[in-house]
Amino acid sequence: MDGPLPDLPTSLANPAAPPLDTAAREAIELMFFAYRDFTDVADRILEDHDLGRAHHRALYFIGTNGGITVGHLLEILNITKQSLARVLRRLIDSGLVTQRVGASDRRQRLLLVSAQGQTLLDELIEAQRVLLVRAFEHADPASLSGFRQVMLSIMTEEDRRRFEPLLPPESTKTTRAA
Amino acid sequence: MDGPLPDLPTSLANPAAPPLDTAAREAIELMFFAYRDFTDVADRILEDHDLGRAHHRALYFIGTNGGITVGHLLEILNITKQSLARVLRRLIDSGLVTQRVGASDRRQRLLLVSAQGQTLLDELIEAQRVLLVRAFEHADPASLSGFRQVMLSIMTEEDRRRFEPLLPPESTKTTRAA
DNA sequence: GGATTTATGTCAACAGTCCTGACATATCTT
DNA sequence: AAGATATGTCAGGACTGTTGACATAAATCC
Repeated sequence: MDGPLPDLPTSLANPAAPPLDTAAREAIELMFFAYRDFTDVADRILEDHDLGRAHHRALYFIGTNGGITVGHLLEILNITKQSLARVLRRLIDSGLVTQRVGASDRRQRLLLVSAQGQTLLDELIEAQRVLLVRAFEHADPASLSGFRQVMLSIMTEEDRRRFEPLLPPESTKTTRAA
Repeated sequence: MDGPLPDLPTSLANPAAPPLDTAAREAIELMFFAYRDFTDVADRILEDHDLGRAHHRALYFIGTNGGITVGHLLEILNITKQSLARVLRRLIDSGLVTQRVGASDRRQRLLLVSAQGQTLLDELIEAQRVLLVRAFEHADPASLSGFRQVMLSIMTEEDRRRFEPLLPPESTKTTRAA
């Protein structure tokens, strides 16, 4: 449209930086500051309950996947079961999360948030939701779709699939988490 | 244009969720997974050098702000000097970062990355740059600007200002970091 | 039905990162 | 000379993640 574009560099550091490259370098910092300020609004609430980010993440995914198994939660969080155990113990002992034996498989311990846990989770989600809605309002309406597309593209294929329940289940190797 | 839109909820939980609200809830997860996979590509490189994310962040901002003072770096990272000291000690002891006494103010210890540090930093930036360039290529060209706008809007005003060197210096209270 | 695998839990130890509080030193400012 | 500022350091505590080693109960395989 407006002159020959240089081939996009795929890997080597190229002194002649094309637009995408410059944008990518800026995006490194966008990711850092935006994520920090995004997590900050939740961290302030968590402080009042003496909980950390790990508790937030576990509570969040239990709340949005009621009856999730420990194994599936481990897959989502991608941490060791020992790490999760510590976090889960606190959530259960403080009455925010409860466990129920699996119906079809009695080895499973299905996780559920209690009414108390749901109240805290609602508060956490609300804080981040407000921040994001404001961000979407401040940007062009079309920005939202651009933001979504880029964020999805940054993820691994595996994580991206979590957002596209319509795609056929993977045919190559992994068995999709139920 | 196509019917009366409900007033946008500004804060209270509203059972009738408008599009922006739904998008915001999805965005909470987009932030989690995209940031995790984004940091992952750097983490893998850092492992080879037995360094952590904190070292990465310090090295990054020293590299992109050559001669930065310890105080200014603390402002950017928003951690305590004791936390930074531990990280900086490792970077200096391993020869990745050097210090120089300030010219105008001899109390200052200006920070600089060594040739060796620059090599590692280049490697780290390159890994994330490639990931981001690919993400931008996979999305519509217009997505890039949408992504940028939303990320900037998510940040606090203070952090956003770091990306807009053209704005007049704040007139209210804080003195901008040199 | 007995052997094996799977889902979950737990003990112990170590590392990284962040925090608070208390001081110490050198240097700049008033 | 006195006070403020930039930096460094010691000590101790909290959270979160890792490895490695076991233990139990329930499902599955042959």
